Order: sequence, then C-alpha cells, then structure tokens
Amino acid sequence: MSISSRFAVGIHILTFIELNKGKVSSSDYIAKSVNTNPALIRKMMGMLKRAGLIEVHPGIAGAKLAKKPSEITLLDVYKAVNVVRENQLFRIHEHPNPNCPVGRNIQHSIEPIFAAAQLEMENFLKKITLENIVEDIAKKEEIG
Amino acid sequence: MSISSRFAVGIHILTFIELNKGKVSSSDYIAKSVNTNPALIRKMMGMLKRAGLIEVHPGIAGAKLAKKPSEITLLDVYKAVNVVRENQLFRIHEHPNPNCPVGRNIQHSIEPIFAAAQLEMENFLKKITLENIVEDIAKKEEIG
DNA sequence: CTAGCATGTAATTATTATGATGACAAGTTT
DNA sequence: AAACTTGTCATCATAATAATTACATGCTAG
Repeated sequence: MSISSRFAVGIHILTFIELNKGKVSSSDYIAKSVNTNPALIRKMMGMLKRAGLIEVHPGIAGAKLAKKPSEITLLDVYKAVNVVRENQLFRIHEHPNPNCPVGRNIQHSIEPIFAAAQLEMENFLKKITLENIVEDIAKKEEIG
Repeated sequence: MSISSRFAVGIHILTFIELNKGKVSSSDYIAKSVNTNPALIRKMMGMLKRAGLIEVHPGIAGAKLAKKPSEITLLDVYKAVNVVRENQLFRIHEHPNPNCPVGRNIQHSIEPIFAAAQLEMENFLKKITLENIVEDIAKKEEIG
C-alpha cells in the first residue's frame, strides 16, 4: 500500500543530527522532534549505524554522521531502514496456473517491468542528498 | 512494504481476457488461471470496469476489453486497482514537533521529493501497455 | 566506585491492509 | 423454472506498522 514512514523518519533523524552538530543528539531529543518513542529512534539509529551512515556507541549519549551530508543519498537512507525489499516494491501473485498460457508466463513477463519501474524511482532517490534537505530547511528557517 | 499483488493480478486478468478473445472469460476461468478465488476476481473486475478498462455485465458470463490493448497502460491498471494512494507511495510521519526547526520543516521539505520519486516510477508504467505484455507472452509461447 | 544517564534489544499491543473464502441477492439464458 | 452468471457483503487468518514497556549493558561524573 504505502512505504513505511521509517524512511521519512530516517531522513528526519539524520537531518536532526546534522542541524544540531554542536549539541548532543540523544535518542530522547530526536524522539521529541519526531514526536515518537525513544526506543523506536534507537532501533532506527541501529539500522542507520549498520548501514554506515551514523556513529553511535552504547552508553555514550548522542550520534554523529559517519559521512558528509553531501555523501549520503536518500537511497542510502531508504535502503538502511529497510522499507522495501530488494526488487520487491511490487508484489507478484504466487502460483498462477502453469497449465494456462497466461498463468505460466505472466510472472516472467511482469518481473522485469516491475524491477525497471522500481529502479526509476530508486535512481531518483539516489540523486537527492541529505545536504539538499539540510539546505532546504536552513533556507526555510531564514525566511520564516 | 510492498505494493499489493492486486496490480499484478489486474494485469493478469486483462491479459487473460485478451488472449482468450474467442472464448468466454468468466470469473471462474480467470480465477483458475490466477489461482485464487472467483469472488476476488469479480471484485477486481469491478475495479477494472469502473476504470473503463473492461466491459462486464451482471448475469452475462465473461468480460471483454473496453479499449485496445495498445491503449491500456500499466499505469491505468495500477490506478484502477487502487494499490497506491494518490501522492502517497511514501508515508510521512505525522505531527513532528513544531517547536523544532527540523520538526516544523521536514514534511514540506520531503513531500515534493517523495512526490517526484513516485512520479518517476509512474511515468515509467505509463510507457508500458497491455499490448507489450500480450506480445511478450505470445512470443514466449511460440518458443516454448 | 557507584549513581545516573545512555544505548541496544526483546516482548507486547492496537491498528490496519491483505488476500481467501462463503453466502446470497439479482440478472440472464435456455 | 433451473442453472448459470455477476455484484457485493461479511468474516477470518495473516502480516506489517508504530507505539510502548522493560531491562541488560555500557559509560561517566562526582
């Protein structure tokens, strides 16, 4: 139906860390900004950490980016938080009837199309970096 | 997570109807090809009908395409079966903290990006027609 | 060295979408 | 009238999401 808000939250977390570089970005502070539970943020920080996007350490408050914002694409975040299975944005019905010409071929006909459509979307996400988001928000704050 | 297989099933249904033009495509026959329940097929035929893609009539067995296969795009099917809400492929977390610079801006910063990414994918689907699928399967059947 | 915060992670829960299914009203054909 | 069909409703098991509680483990300041 819809791709989990983990993706949006992941972007939020990274943006928060970057825009609060001087201060300590603990799961508690981030949770307040996102307006959700600290445990959820910690779980997500774990994913971002495993993907090599941030540095966090048990017992030590706060997190920092492991790369420059310009080197973190939205695709990186998207993959880190695991919102869409590899090549599985579109689900295909299983076990169509092999005795039917349509049933025995439809999967193989559709699969490459679905994969290509997914790739179009993911390639777009690859072009946007965390820096773009951070700058956009900085600009909005100046004006506002 | 993943886009409902209704999309793939919708394509299956239309392909089945086209490749069985001479015969009667009742919900029972189609259900056997898809390997699912006839009631589900009828429900989906209702969606395809409302989208103007097929013609079905109560009491009369079978369905036929309302347009030429070359005039039915995968985007038409995708929209007909309602797998993704308009502009909502990506969900955004609600109620981020308005007292935080990130919280009060993140939604507006992310929305257009998500919309654009979704559009990339949908524009790709618009380029593929039912005719492409039908021909691909016909070709596979010749070889096989 | 210990009290007090952190992170890491497991378990639970309410909510929601999916997909399968059964039942049946209403329409059509023979 | 009998035997089909489509259209639609209600139900159900399953799976993912997002929120939450709880607690083990790690660090650090006093």
